[in-house]
Amino acid sequence: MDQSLKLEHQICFQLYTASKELTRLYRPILAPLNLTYSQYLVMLVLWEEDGMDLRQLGSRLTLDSGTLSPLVKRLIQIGYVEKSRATDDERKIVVRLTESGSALREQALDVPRQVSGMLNIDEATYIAYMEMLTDIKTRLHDFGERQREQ
Amino acid sequence: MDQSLKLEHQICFQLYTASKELTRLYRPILAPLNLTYSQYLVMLVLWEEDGMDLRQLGSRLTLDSGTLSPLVKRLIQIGYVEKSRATDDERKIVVRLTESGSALREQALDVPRQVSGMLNIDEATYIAYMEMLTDIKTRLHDFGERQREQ
DNA sequence: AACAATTAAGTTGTGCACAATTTAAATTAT
DNA sequence: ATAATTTAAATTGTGCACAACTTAATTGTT
Repeated sequence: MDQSLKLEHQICFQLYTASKELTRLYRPILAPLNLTYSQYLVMLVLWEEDGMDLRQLGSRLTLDSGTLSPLVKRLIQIGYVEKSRATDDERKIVVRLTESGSALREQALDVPRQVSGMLNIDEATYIAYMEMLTDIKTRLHDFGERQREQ
Repeated sequence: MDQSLKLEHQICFQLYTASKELTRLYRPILAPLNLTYSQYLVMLVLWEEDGMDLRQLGSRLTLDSGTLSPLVKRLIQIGYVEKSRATDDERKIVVRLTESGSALREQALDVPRQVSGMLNIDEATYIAYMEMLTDIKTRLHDFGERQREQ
């Protein structure tokens, strides 16, 4: 019998479950910060570079306005960010950290260490895995390029 | 400045985007089969072993009844599966392929080949990546075990 | 046998994720 | 300059994903 459709042989399934289970690990760690996982990703971007517009945020996280608009609205309600129109281009919405959102970074500093501890992974393996994941994404993007060329 | 919160350094983010982008790749491939990605996963399980109950399906895919109940309902509407009560345990709902659902397997046989082609990945690399993902999941499960012991 | 605890599905509510559409602002072309 | 096109964000609708809860069947205990 053909084995190609076996669930466990699908790289997509392994990626999908690994991602889901790792995200599950984050939930209790992020709960004290009052953040969901996706909201945490947005905060990571803003802590790196405050005052991004939605489109920039989206291209960084591969999320469109349909996901980001309501997500940012929730971050505003919590009080971590605020919105304003860009002065040079009235279409753009600039998202900025509030004082509370900036301050949260201190608390978040411990998150990566906690996750590493839970994964119990050494530096070399971690780097190797990161490279593999980057490679998968590169292959996906390369395919996208090839498609676009035709 | 501390780099630990840099988005690209987070393995969770790389997993999350890799998974999302690979799923995106499946969408146009699965569209002719009239399946979403999650529905495809359920079909993969049923093609392997028909007549599973919801709990078994869920433990195989790491999904709970809150996700599976409505998902299976949609598969019934499409006409690929049907539900019935287990005779030995009236709590259990057994999900079985219809003729149309069984027949769909023939069409699906080409899906993995198409995806591999798009990823443009050789056998050895593919296996190495699968092992990495399995290892990540093992580490996550190991942590779960350690937690439960306390 | 009768009651308590557990288990299987289903339901409700929240929050992504994304396609498709809408609205308004900015660019470009004529 | 004005019309056509493009772009940014928001909105609408569908389908996961999961926590919390409900209902009904089964199992365990006394």
